[in-house]
Amino acid sequence: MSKLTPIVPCTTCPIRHSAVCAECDSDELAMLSAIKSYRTVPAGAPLASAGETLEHFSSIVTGCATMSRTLEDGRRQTVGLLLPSDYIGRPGRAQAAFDVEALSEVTLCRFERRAFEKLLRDTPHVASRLLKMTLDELDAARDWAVVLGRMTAREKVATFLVSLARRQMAVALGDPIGGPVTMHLPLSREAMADHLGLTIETTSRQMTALRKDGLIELPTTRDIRIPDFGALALEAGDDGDGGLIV
Amino acid sequence: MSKLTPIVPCTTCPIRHSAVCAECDSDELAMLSAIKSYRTVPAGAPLASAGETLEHFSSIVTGCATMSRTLEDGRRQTVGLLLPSDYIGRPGRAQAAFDVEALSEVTLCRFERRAFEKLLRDTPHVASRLLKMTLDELDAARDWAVVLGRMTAREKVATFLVSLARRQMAVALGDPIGGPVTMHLPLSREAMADHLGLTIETTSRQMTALRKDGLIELPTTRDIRIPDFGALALEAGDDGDGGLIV
DNA sequence: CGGTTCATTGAGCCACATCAAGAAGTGTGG
DNA sequence: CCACACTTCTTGATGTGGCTCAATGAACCG
Repeated sequence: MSKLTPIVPCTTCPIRHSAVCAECDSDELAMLSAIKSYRTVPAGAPLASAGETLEHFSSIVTGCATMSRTLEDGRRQTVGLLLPSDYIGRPGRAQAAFDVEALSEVTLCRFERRAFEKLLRDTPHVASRLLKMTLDELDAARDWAVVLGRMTAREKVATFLVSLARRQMAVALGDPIGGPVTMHLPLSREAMADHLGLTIETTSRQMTALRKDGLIELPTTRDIRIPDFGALALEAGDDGDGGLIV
Repeated sequence: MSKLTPIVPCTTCPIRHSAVCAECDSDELAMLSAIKSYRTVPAGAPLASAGETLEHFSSIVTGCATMSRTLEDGRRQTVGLLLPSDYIGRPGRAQAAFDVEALSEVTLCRFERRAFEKLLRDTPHVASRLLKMTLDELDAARDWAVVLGRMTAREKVATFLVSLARRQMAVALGDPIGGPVTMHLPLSREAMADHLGLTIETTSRQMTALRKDGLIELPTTRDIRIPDFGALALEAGDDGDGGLIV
């Protein structure tokens, strides 16, 4: 289900400057390296299950995962989309609060929970970085509540595409304002629907509607081109004055 | 709009064991006391405005507030209900991400932002407590996403009442399982609707429906009695196996 | 080339929103 | 203490956005 991956030096790690280790100096990186291990799992693999123990704190190095909860009757809501540098697990608690599932092949940089908790106490740069990331995640989760609670299906889909494009561009180094953007959709229509609090049919219909309105192009169902990023952002109700952050 | 409140010693503070100071020893409390100040604001007063500067980090000592965002066209979504020991503001950023408004008279224990950031660096017990509280808030925000995205109006209202009762009981010391509960509703129907992603009419109708079904009693519109807490929890889709946390 | 999975599209319905009117509670001034 | 205004809550009537059910289409794969 998962395979061990050779350990690479932190200096060449793609998330060196955005993960929990971002603020670390070389001495601290050495401490991290001493206890880290990598793990790679295929698309579809579970990375955590709500209520079950989770003995590692992991950062996503490459790939994409969802965090979700499923109610007893099968209704599912995704509560977070995890991209490189996002973390899974929490210090001080061995029990996972949500299901986490790999959407693509995912490579994790992992620390055994106890060892990571010790690290938090010993290396202030890790603790402060984790606090900052958690505060950012909290803001993002609250922003998403506005989407789920108050937006129409069309706004939800447009907001999702815009925020996904922003995050992908943050990793790469594109110009975030205006012009055309091309990207791969890491989520199926069903995963998008679960994230947006919609059904798969409504999600599909809104994608079609946005396409017919010329706001997006769909060379394949999993690839999207946004000819005018600003126009789509407007559709998302994002007037650029700092409404949403996600 | 706000009035200065006499400073009381931390040892008699009602949130001494649940706020950011919870883990502090007496020496650390002395450091906090040296820079804290109190402020009391009347119901309805704004405690923060999205996009504007917020030069204090504050804990709610008594009272109740909402954190919300309003879209340009007037749609509003509450993203957090703040009760005693919850905090307002964030270290490392002077700009508020959301509006915060007092629902009742609120007394705050405040720290000037820069001084609090220094405190975070110098007193590990404050930093670790803040991290733990933020992780808890993040879990709660994600739990709430499930409510907003996937629950029916009836389930939303029941879930809200159950979680409010749980939080109030946590402050007091009631038995959380089973039996009857009586509490004051700190929110108007409109504030409830904004929190639940519903209209005020639907919220009112669901309250009436729960009353007619014998699940709640409403001696006044702002006071509620839950004759059988377990029955209402069931209505909320909470089977007690650790679904929701909020 | 059939089987399987995923996405799209259509038809009809229903939960919740919207629009509108009362009712109940709250405060103010005479 | 009452009269009046005002706000909040409740209830009713109607509309509609998104859900449900159902079928078809497209991509992938052995």
